[in-house]
Amino acid sequence: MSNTRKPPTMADVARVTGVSPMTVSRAFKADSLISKERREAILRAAEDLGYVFDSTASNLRSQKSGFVAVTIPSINNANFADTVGGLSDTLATRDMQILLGYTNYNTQEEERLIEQLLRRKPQAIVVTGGKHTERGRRLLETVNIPVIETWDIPAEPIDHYVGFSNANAVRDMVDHFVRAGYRRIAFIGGDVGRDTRGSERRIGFAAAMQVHGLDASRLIAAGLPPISMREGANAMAKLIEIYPDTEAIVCVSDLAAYGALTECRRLGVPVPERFAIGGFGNYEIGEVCVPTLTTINAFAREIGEKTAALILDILDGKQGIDVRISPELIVRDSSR
Amino acid sequence: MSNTRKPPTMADVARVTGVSPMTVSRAFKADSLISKERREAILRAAEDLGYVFDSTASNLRSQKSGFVAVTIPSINNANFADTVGGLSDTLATRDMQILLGYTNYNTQEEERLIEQLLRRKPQAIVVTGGKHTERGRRLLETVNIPVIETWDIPAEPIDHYVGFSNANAVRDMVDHFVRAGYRRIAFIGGDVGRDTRGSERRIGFAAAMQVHGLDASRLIAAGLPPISMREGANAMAKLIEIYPDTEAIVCVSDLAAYGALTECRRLGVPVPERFAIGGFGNYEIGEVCVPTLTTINAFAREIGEKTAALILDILDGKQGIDVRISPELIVRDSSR
DNA sequence: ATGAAAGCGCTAACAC
DNA sequence: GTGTTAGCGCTTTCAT
Repeated sequence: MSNTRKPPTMADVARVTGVSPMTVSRAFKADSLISKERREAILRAAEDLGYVFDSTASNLRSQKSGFVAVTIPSINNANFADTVGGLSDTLATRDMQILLGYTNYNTQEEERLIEQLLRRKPQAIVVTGGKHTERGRRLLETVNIPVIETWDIPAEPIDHYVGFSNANAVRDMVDHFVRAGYRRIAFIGGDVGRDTRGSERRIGFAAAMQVHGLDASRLIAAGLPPISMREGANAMAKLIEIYPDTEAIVCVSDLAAYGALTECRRLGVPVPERFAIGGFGNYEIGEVCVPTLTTINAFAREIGEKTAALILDILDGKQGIDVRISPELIVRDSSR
Repeated sequence: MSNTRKPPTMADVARVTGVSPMTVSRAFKADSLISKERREAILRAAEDLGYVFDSTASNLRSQKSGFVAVTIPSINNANFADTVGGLSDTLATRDMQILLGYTNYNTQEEERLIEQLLRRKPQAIVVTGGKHTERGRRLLETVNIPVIETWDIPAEPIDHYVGFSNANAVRDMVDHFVRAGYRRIAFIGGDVGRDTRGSERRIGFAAAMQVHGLDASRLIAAGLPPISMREGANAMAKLIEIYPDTEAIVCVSDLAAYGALTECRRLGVPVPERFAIGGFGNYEIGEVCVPTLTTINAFAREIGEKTAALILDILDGKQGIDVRISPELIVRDSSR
């Protein structure tokens, strides 16, 4: 480990192999013109010497970092993890790496992060959602790399976006509930103002209820986003106390919905007979729990894949076309 | 976005401010000797110009990347996410960033990843588990930065480790089951050979059963790791068919355990009355589901925090002391 | 507290 | 297919 000798450079490999450093450089680049035998000899010598290619120097010289910067609200969320997975796997096909940062659902933190990430000279930057601090937005507007906002369709996109309307997605669920005969419908979500996607879902709920001429005032604030299962359970308890005549509940995520479900189970309240419940995000829990959860699939992984494809197109000089995802309502046992 | 003008450098900021580039460099470094007014003027001019500090150049010259490389089996796992969160937050106190890679529970992929990550010249590298390909191990042995293996206590550590014995942790759960009066105990885990932590848990199960003079052959292979909730449910169905007289089940993770629980619920089989169930990892689901899940807390976040602290100590020239985590058995309703 | 010179390790651009 | 030269944007080092 604590070998203190200076690590070998391309010049060392060149010396050992009897070629110029430039030829060593070519040996390490996939599609460069160099004879097969020479490349093999060089790579063998490099391995023997314990040479490790230095991306830092390469990046500085070529002005290409191979990084795509990505900010997500939380690392501990299966939806965002899927998006990052899709991004990561797709970008890997072109040897690009993700530089990840967590905003903790906080635009101040996002601003700090954007600044930090841009210093690494990423070739594109992906942010979650369309809400930023003023300075954060300015940083993104000024930087001359592709900027992609995801998980949302911003009113005024900075550059590109790959997302969907959170409000419309929730409207689909409200419509489903109304079609199924429910009228007194409540919404369990986070405190207003922090999680923009959550806020939009609440707004979508209210708008859809109004269209149906229904009362949209049954709102339970479950705490600061992200809402945990536990907070979903607590919110359900509160709801039963405040609005006992509720028939159906739209939750800001499957995690909150599952929490609500467990609270019903504990109280011996049958779902969907007494309360129908719907979630958001198509988490694994929703298709395994009893009863299975009605939810909305936002195609988290596809968001990542399509964002990566968009980035690669732009870097290839093609025109980048923004993507509108169409979330899909999945009706399961918790609402029928 | 596609502003094509060349981005400003320190030299540009220097010119505008009427100082040398070196002074601009000092202005961007926190604890350097420079007059307050000058620094402020420089930073203001930089912001006006839209200057973004170039870490790449800085890293090349100073031979410090500010990166810590981290490989985890999967991004979509709350335990590893917690570890990364602990690492990330602790390293952020010293302005270091994580460079993350996913091995997909595959040592070949880990080898590829290690090579890729080392090219970025991280100042330390953290890997999950103590099993690597021969070349992967050699790469880690040869590199002259701190190497930390986590989530395990390797038989022959490469350098440092922050982990625990997976086998001993499962032994504690078996002991608990035996104390509670269960004798016919089964194990639900992944197919052998891929997930080393999972394999060690199975080994720990077998060893503990033998100590108690009990039959350790009730083993259900639930599929390739990581075992999903769905696979846990399927494994439970298989178990009921093959070993109907089983009294208690140790599962390789809480996710598998929760799946088993839902299968019991669907079949109308009461837990813990008919089957006691235990999981691993102290996932959120385990404290919210009904009945709550007996599990083992491996202190995922602490693993990350202590790994980061160890790295910072070593980089500070202090002696790095390996950490043995003591997992904690949490007895809940699923086994009493 | 500030500046000048040199160079980190690689590759773009050009020559042959 | 290979080599030479120069320089990417910083910071180390030394001088003042």
